[in-house]
Amino acid sequence: MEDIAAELGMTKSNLYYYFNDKQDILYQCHMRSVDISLKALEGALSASRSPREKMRALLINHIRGILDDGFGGVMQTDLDNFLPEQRKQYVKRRDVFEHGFRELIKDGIRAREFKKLNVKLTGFAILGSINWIPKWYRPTGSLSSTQIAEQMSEYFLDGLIPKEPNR
Amino acid sequence: MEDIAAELGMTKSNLYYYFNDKQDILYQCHMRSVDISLKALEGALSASRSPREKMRALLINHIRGILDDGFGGVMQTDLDNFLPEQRKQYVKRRDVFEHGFRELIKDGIRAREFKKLNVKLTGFAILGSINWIPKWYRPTGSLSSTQIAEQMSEYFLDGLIPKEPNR
DNA sequence: AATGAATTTGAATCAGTAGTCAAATTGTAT
DNA sequence: ATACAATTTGACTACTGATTCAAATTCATT
Repeated sequence: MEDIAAELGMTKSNLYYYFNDKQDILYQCHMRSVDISLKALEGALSASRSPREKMRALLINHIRGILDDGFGGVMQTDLDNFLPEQRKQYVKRRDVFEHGFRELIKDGIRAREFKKLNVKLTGFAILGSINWIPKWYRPTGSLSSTQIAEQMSEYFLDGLIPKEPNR
Repeated sequence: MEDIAAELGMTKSNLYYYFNDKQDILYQCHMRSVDISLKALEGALSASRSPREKMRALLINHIRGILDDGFGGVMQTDLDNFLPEQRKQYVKRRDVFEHGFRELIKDGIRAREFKKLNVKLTGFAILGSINWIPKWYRPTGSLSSTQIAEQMSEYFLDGLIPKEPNR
């Protein structure tokens, strides 16, 4: 708590004017983080294009959101100490995102743009890889966040595309 | 420490007969974890086949090791509180694994089995996805660890293969 | 059975750190 | 300038949880 306060240029006790307790801070961070992801999802879906293009937009938005907004690292922490009500609220939003992500994969499969694969497992694979990025990303690295987002998205997409373009 | 001791059926203070301190336990877990990954690497490389087959074997070994040996979750924790000497020892072994993984990607590119992609970034993408698995994996799920390993490996591999098989 | 080494334990210590609160300060409207 | 609300602070409390250690117990060897 002292470290957080110092980072904000305030004193430790002053934090309790804005947050109920330590867990509350973490909860707010998680909500902020998932909201950023939901924005990425909505933006990608509203752009009315093919599932493939929507997926590309979603991946790039999502990765850039995690890299640039600074809330990505919070996903490393777990929800074990959340109050039941907090966990419910958070899981609800996260499920909206994950469900939207999977639906997009299904859309692509239906449109024959993606091959028939295990939707849930593929979702875990892609999203897990993205969640891990804050572990190794350094803003001082040679690639910009946009370059990372584009190149990783391309790799994830290529794994979705059937071998023969149109069967 | 009390929880760990209880899990082992011993008392808290007895742990200090086997470990220097709490960090030491985490360090030993990390070393065990990375050793399992190194075994997966060695096993895959010694089987003398094409880079593509080696990669498939490595991915499946690696994923199964993480799922079945129970040390996968330790990768979620960070190394911040390691002693300098501990961090050096651990990072050394982890780098051997990551370097071997990247070399295998390079081999595949040289052999025209993989397309030309950013080796470092692709390595992060695949390994990050695998590191994240313990976050969602439940042994009681519908897929066995072997099925998960096979299906995820297939997805990762497909993203490496060029569009036209032989150019 | 006796001896010494290996292992285990309970009780005590000790530091760190989350959280509280009354008082002080700052901001705002009249 | 005054009064009231919003914000900030320092000192204090309370508790958790890692670590120590001397004593007790178990184990192996002769």
